[in-house]
Parts: sequence; structure tokens; C-alpha cells
Amino acid sequence: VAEQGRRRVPSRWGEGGGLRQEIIVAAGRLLADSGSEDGLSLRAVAREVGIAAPSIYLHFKDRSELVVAVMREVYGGLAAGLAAARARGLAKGGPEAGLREMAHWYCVFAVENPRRYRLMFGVEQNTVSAERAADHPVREIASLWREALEACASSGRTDRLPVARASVLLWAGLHGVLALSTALPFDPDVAVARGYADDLIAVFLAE
Amino acid sequence: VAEQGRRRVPSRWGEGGGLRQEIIVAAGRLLADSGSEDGLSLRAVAREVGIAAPSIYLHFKDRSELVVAVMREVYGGLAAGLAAARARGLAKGGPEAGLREMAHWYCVFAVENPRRYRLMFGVEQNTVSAERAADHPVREIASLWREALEACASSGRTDRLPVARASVLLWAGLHGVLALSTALPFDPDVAVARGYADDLIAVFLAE
DNA sequence: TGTACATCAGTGAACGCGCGTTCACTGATGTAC
DNA sequence: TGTACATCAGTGAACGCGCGTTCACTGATGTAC
Repeated sequence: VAEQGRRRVPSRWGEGGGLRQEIIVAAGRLLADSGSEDGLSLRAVAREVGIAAPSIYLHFKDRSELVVAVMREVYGGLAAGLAAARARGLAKGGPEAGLREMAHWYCVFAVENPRRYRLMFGVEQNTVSAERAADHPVREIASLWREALEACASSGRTDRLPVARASVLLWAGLHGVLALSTALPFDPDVAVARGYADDLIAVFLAE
Repeated sequence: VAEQGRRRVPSRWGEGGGLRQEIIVAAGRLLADSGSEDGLSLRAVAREVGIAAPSIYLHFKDRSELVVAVMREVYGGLAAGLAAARARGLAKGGPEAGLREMAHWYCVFAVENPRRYRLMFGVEQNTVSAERAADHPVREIASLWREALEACASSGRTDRLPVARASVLLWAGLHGVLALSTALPFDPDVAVARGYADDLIAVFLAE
């Protein structure tokens, strides 16, 4: 429909121009609002971008391919943010500060983007086929936690649990706090979440 | 539609008979399959029960009222199961066994009913209005965890955290492990989940 | 006991909606000669 | 330089679908007399 027949000026020949990226960005915005993969409709995306719905098919085979493309971007953004936060902490105060900074940034991200967060971790990944599970982007995030905790352990701290288990429990604990506080009618306060994050780190780094 | 015009024999006059309950049960089954409140369609419920879709309106004002009724049942079932599991443990081996039994049963419930579990804790409760949040059934479950942990603390164990914070972190940690393992392409193994549950209890009951 | 009638549970058909997707098209951008 | 034509990005109209909900109905169950 596109605003009363106002036709979009076509892109140059070189590979469809930026429309593909515009579609991904708009779809990401809509997905972050709905918080569920089913909540995304191609027609809504087209409305948001200002194009006709069938134009999406020039860049994506079908709905699910668009969803996969968006999810890849979203996970990538979270992983990059976590790595950057940890690097800041490392530079400022060593591995433990790196872990703490990373956990705090994780809390901020989840509280400020609750729907996007739920979309990433609160929903079955049904559009991802079984054979792609091996290189699912979430593995990268699991590795980030493990590295951050390993760095602490090898810098003098000793844990009562193997670091592999401890890193799973630390991430899961954070996720649990954030998921429960954003999904249920509690108060999704970032300061509260960060307090729990500090408690968790204290528990899992206990000498 | 109802199976080629085969008409359901009407209930006795005394308050609509069991159809209301049949509808709730069928809707619960469908919700537990879909794992999202949006996934429930009145027409699907009608098909499942074997009645015409408009018949649902004899017992529920609209779709959201049916959803609320189902959710109430579901939370009630979980709370009852948790309380029963804890009582079994208490009788067998005291408060710590009660807590452990309760945590194990929680893991089994979540792993065996992943969609139902996600429905309860992995999804925004958008159909519940703000003023009903105060007596949201989930508060009862939070209290169960707190009581179970308090009983351990007062029976000789001392925690490094206030029991209120510890009980939130224990529940959240369990929830995190279960939510991540059922939502992501990991292996949702009940033995693995119970192992993590034991680790968490050990950490939060550390002397 | 029988009969007229109110009452209630449940129904079929229809409404308007937004959706994913297909199809034949339009018109600008580039290329061949 | 000019002109015919292939190519590509984007479009409007239409399809069939399942949905929530409304409406006037059907027919059995109960009640009044």
C-alpha cells in the first residue's frame, strides 16, 4: 500500500541496496516489541519500512528466513556488548571486575529490553533446525561467561564447583532473576537485579 | 461443526454441567502444547472438546477469561505438587530433605512439561490486570520456597545471605537452569537438572 | 395425570479482520550495437 | 551520440486461511395449572 501509492525509488542494481538491511532493522524493532517469534508479521514489517508486503520476498525466501536473519543480528549484538563490558572491567580492575562489569551490563540489557531479552532466551527456538543447533549463537554467549569465570579462578580465586558447572549456574542464576522479574508482576528494577548479580558472583567466587 | 452435526446432549439445568470444566481441561491441554497465551484459539478448544465454538461463550465472557481460568488451575496444580513433595521429604528426612525433594519435583515438572512451564514463567502475564498482581498465584509459589529454606535455616544451618534473598536466588537459579535448558538447543535431561539443583542447594545452605 | 409454556444449553451460518503468499504488472537502470 | 532491449527493484490486486465474536435458531428440561 505504501502511503497512498507513493512508490519507493528503486535501488541501484548492485544487489538490492540497503532495503534488506532496512527490513531486518524494522523486523528487529517489531520483534523486540512483541517478544515472540509468532508476533512478527510480514505485513507489519512492510508497513514499518514503508514498502509493499511482497517486496520482502525480493530479499527473503519466506517469513522464517527473515526471523532467522533478525535473530542472528540480535544475538550478535548481545555478545558484542558483553565482550565490550568485560573488556572495560578488565582494564579497570582485573578479571573479577571484568566478570562483574559483564554481569551488570547483562542486567541492564535485560531490564531495558525485556521483550527482546525474552525473545532470545524465553522462547523455544523452533525456527532453528536441529543441525544448526551446533553453531547456535547462544553457545558463544555461554563461552563468554565461562571464560570470564575461568579468568577469575586462575587468577587466585578457587571455587567449590568445577568452573564449567559454576559458569552455567552463574549465568542461569542471572537469567532466572531477570526472567522472573520481567515476566512476573514484580518490579523490574535494574538496581535490584544488579544487587542479585553481585550476590551470585560473591557466592560463586567464594574462597 | 462438531463431527457432522452430531449434537451434544445438553446438560441438566443445574449450572451448565461439566462442560465448563471440560473446556478448561481441553484449553489447558492446548495451552500446554503451544506454550504461549496467544497460541490458544477458541475454535481449537471447541474442536478438542467436540462442541461448536460459540458454546464456549455460555461459560466464559471471552477468550481472555478462559485463559485466566486455565492459568489459575495450572498454578494451583504446581503449588499443590510442590507442597506435597516437600511434605514427603520432611516426613522422610527433615527440613533439608524437604527442600531437596521440593527442588527435585520442580525439576521433574519443568522438564516433563516444558511448554506448560514456559507458559507459567516464561511469558509476560499480559492478561492479568495490575490490581490483580497483588494476589497473583505466583506469590504463593515464592512463599513455598521461602518457607522451605527458612525451615532449614532455623534448624541449625546458617546462610551467608538473608533468607529472603537466598530463597529468591535459589528459585531463580533453578528457574534459570530449567528455562535455559528447555528453551535452547541443549539437552533437557532431568538428571542433569537435578544435579544442578543439588549444587544450588549446597551453595545456599553452606555453613 | 396431562398440557401449555418459560427456561436453559448448545448450534450453524455469517461478519469482518489480518495474515502469508502468488501473480502479472510497472518503470527505472543498465547494456549492445 | 542515439536507440532498442534485457534486467532488476518494487508494486497492487487477489487467493484462501483461521480467527474472535454475534445472531437468530433448535430442542430438551423443567414448571404452572
